[in-house]
Amino acid sequence: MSDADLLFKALADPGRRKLMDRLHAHDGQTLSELCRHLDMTRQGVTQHLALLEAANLVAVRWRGREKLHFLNPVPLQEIYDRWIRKFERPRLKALRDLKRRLEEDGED
Amino acid sequence: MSDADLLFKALADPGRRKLMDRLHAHDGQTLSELCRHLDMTRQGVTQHLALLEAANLVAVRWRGREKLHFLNPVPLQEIYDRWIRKFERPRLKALRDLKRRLEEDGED
DNA sequence: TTGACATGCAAGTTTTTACTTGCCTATTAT
DNA sequence: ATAATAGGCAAGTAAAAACTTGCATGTCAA
Repeated sequence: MSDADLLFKALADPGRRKLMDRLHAHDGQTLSELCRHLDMTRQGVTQHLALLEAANLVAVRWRGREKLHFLNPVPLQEIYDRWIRKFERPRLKALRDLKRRLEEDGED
Repeated sequence: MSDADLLFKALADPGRRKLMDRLHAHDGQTLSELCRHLDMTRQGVTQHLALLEAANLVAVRWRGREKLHFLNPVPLQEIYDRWIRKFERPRLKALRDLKRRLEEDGED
């Protein structure tokens, strides 16, 4: 599975995006801490975190029996480069173009 | 379903991302044109396009019996604002921080 | 006006993904 | 030592996504 596949798959789930937000609010939380505010079982959270780790969006470090989770923003930048900047045309012009082409009566 | 859900869901599939690329290479293609180079049935492509439309990433215009498809890059910008810029810390610093925190022995 | 073309619609199947449950291990604190 | 805590692993279930098939409709061209 490609990096992009893992990345988009990881981001596809609202629960996982919520985890990203929680880590953004407070980086380095343990599994239990993350569970506390989320409405899923610990296993659910574990499995979601595993996908975020697979996408390299989250890195972990063990401290005794605790697993600390850290955000890694780098892969997001890769999405930007490959999937957002690429499609970004001068915005106002793009909108005008789109509107015009949608409204054409087929006379082209 | 929220906009973000629709958007990430639309982008989660490699086939749909490939469609985006094809439209980026040549905007305004018909369904049949898009099918020609993709290894799926027409129905498959139709269904993928429907999700891209639901996410507002693709807009359509009918010309007689043909359905023309146009990219709309605006929603991608929203992903950037909400999910990429937000997580973007000064890059080198972020990497240094992450590395340091992962390598700590727990003495903190 | 008839045949070929472009697409839609609907239902069924297969594959993936998300979630749950139960039990196991290691670490910490008393 | 032993309780409580933090987490792992595996197998099952449930829900959602992706893909297929068959038939129907509207449009164009000869």
